[in-house]
Amino acid sequence: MTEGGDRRVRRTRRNLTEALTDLILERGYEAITVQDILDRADIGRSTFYAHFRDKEALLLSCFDDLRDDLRRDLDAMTPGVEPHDPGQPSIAVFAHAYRHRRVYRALCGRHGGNIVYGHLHTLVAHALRMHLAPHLAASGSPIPAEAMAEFYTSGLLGILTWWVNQGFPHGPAHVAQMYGAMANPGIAAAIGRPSDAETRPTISNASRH
Amino acid sequence: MTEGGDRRVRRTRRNLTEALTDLILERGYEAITVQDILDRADIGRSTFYAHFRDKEALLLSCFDDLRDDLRRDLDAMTPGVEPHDPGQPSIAVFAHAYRHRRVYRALCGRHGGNIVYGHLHTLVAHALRMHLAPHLAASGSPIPAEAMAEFYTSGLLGILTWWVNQGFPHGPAHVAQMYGAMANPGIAAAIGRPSDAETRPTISNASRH
DNA sequence: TTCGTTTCTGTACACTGTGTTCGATTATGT
DNA sequence: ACATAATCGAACACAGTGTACAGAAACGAA
Repeated sequence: MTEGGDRRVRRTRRNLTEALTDLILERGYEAITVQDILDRADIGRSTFYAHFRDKEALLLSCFDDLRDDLRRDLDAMTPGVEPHDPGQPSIAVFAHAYRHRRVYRALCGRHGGNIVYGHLHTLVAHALRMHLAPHLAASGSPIPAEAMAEFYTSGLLGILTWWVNQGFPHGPAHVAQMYGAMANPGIAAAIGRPSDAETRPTISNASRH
Repeated sequence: MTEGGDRRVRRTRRNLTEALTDLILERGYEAITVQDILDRADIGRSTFYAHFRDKEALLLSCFDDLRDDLRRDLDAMTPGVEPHDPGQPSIAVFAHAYRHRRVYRALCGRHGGNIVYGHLHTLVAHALRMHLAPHLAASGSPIPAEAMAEFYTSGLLGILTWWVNQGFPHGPAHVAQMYGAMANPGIAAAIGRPSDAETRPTISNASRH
């Protein structure tokens, strides 16, 4: 048994996802038509609809494997809530993006449309809420947990898309450090703990290029 | 002279923009068809295209007046750079949103699509950059100004959409205070100035409802 | 290799929505 | 009251979507 069933199916799906990501980088998601994908992938119309309900279903399937990966990474660090860094999930996100640069460039860059962005947002917000909740409960912060999660999630994804659109000019650890420098002081203040963002040494140069 | 020219034109544009915002709140921007707008506004097809190139042009025209307003507010505070609060533009944004609750609910809520969001983002990012630049230049912060502007803009808009989607549960000053509590410590750390977010008294209750 | 099964292909079709055109009609400002 | 300008409505060409089906091709297993 060759993994994953029929070879034709694998070929079809691979060609389609590659065609889609290519086209997104060239023209942006919104401007792409199903026929464009078909032509680029050299796949028949009826074949496409045998696999995916529409363009968006294909897009999400491109993101599905990645999403599972990321969710695993995030869940892995949730149980043992690290008390010293409630913003820790950010590292997982940046590392994940760096590991899959090409797809992120297509799905989360300025061309990617907002569908994938929305899913990422949900995922990250949930993880952040998990990490912040225990600290917030103890501190009696006046800021609603929802609002905090929203703020730090948006900031994280803002930095992420900036990083992606710049073409990953730094290593993931460096970007995570930047994020931490901006986010941690506020988090520390909210949960009544002194920020350690400044007591730590500036990060060693983990960037490439 | 009655302000703004022909009464028919005013009627048409008013009906169209009202129909659009109504429909956005009901079904979301993406799901709306030009025909839907026409039916709701009771306007002929050719009339619509005499005024707007397409659905998106109408959407932007809904936001245009607001945008000019907001830009004026933001520019008004840029010249006399207030050294004590580089995050000051946030107040203008929240106040502006509160003043135009209904439109913001349609354009910046979860139903509004990302077009308006993108324009808002550009506007706010620019204002924040202006306010941060002088402080950053002096402090020699290792974080690129672009990245900082991106982070705090995303965070601000994140809080804004959260606030909008909740139905404006607090007054604008209260939300601005929440934003400041999360953003200011990080900004203060970056520009080498102690945060004053905690030395200030907790804001007086400016919320309604 | 053969054979039954699954997938792919190409074409055709119905359908929805877009944006334009144009002559007839109606409202507007003066 | 009148010239002007805006609206209407119906028709049209067009692009893209999603479905159906019958024949060809590729597949995996024996």
